[in-house]
Amino acid sequence: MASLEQLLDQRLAAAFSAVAGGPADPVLRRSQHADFQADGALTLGRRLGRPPRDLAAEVVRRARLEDLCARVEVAGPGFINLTVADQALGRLLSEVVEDVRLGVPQAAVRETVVVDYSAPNVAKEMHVGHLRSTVIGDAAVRLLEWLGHRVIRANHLGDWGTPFGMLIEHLLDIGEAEAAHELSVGDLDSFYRAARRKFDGDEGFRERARRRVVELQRGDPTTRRLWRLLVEESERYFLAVYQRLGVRLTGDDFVGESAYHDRIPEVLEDLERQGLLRESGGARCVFPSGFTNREGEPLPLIVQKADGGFGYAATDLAAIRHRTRDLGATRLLYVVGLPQRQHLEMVFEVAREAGWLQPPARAEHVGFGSVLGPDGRMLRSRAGTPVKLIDLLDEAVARARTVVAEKNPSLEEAAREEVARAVGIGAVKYADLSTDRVRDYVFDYGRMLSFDGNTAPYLQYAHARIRSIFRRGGGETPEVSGPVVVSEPAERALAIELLGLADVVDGVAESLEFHRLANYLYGLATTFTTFYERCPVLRAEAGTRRSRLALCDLTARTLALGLGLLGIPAPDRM
RNA sequence: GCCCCGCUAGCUCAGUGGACAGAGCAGCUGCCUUCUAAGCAGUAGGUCGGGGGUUCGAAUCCCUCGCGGGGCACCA
Repeated sequence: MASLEQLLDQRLAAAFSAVAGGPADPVLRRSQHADFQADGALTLGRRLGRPPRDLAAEVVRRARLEDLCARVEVAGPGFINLTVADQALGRLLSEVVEDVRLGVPQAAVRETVVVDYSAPNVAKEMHVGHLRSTVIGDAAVRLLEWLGHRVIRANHLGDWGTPFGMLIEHLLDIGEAEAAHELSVGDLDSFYRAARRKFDGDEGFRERARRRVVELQRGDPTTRRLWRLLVEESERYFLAVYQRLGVRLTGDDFVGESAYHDRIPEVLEDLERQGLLRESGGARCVFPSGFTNREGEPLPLIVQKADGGFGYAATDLAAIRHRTRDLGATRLLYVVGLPQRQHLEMVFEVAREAGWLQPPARAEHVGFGSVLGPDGRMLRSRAGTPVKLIDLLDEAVARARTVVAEKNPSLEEAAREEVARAVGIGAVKYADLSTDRVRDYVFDYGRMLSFDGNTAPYLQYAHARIRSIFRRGGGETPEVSGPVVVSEPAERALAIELLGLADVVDGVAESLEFHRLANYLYGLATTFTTFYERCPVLRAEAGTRRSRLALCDLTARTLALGLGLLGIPAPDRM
């Protein structure tokens, strides 16, 4: 099913091409002066050396838009203003209302997509940095899955490397039972800090830790067992956080750095065979083209360190190779903070040079900025330590609970708790997803939990309010099927907004700019309230009532779907 | 020194070459015997960081400067 905008674009493109004597973009977009406007004649004017107004007029004469538009006019220097016919809006909406996918088609090309996200470190607390990666990655997973792609969730757990020597030795010092307890109840930071403190201050401990790392990499059974204990207890804790957060990640999605360890030799062999490896300062490196260091010299990606160990570059390369060759992925998403931009670009470049990342396969850094406190600096607790993610979520839910109890005292206990969770967690996620992800954003409970403005509670309430229309009258289920008829300006505005979902979803699947979906939902909600303010629904005469109920129903379903794609629940009651 | 990101209303943010730059909050003015007030309508508020340039047209593209943040070989 083609969207309204696609239909207009196709028809106009045909006319533009005929006039231009070759392909020409109509440059169609929404307009303040009509429903849509096409600006293609202005750029075409220069190309053809003809007055844009004449071109626009000719396009209008040739374009076959009778079934879609009530008015097509040339304005100003050559804008083509399009007013969509009420009948066309009604016809398209009637189809969308009947469609479980709300007019959004499945992806034409079904890809295998690996989404690399969340990636906490074993025996370390999850903080706000993980919040962004987890929330954005979860939205990517939900959206791409819904479009029909095969999505592989990859939680690149930090479960390997030199810190594990000190962590295991510390575990032995305090005893397995105590360690398991600390880790499983989420006291990860104090565990890690205690280990770190001993490592920094005790030469004997430091030596034990070093030896332990060697044992771990050698595969010593006892060491491996202790390591598994650390990993499993940490995973248990992370899963509890994910459950609280309401994301799709499961225990099966942990693919830690250790999982790629055995594949690193192949990576080295492959690079060696292709002549990409060079020894530099004792380390084995690849020098991807286009990267220089402070002195303007080629910048290496260190695959094997001078001491023989492997760093994250080796792991990342092994992961790419595995994902494209073994998993058959054609799209690799890395939901990782912006500071790692250069590292990832280098890894991608090496993978391309090594032939592991060839079109149509490509890798994308889905980067994001920092979470800031009210002071405009990186969010920290009063003590100056990073804020624990779980504390952040608990606080949001607690505040939501207060607000919900205040606004709707009639809600029974269990329902209130459920709503508080949906609102609190939803607010945190929406605050993260509703601004351009490359920018930093200020974490502010008051603003994100406000029922005014572009927030989750506003959208959730808009949804619940519509649902309440259908509940009114003692469980009566109003008839929503039948033809949709639009005529009032507010009805038309809502109709056009509703028909825009497919194009927005399409764009976001490509750009992974979820704030565009968020802004769309907010615009839809405000357009709806205007409609509901001006157009009686339940009081309207039977035919109009049925049609308007269909608009209400479709709006609610669109809000619920859109929020759902962002990982945010939309309760029926609030 | 090189590279990346950001700078838009008092605050928080939209706006990926087109018509007078848009929301929300805060401010001001209205609107609850009529499905919705956790709402709606209106009003006020801008050197789009500065300066050049490209273009019929620039918040948007290019150059340059400023401010803030980040990265730049064995941590991830």
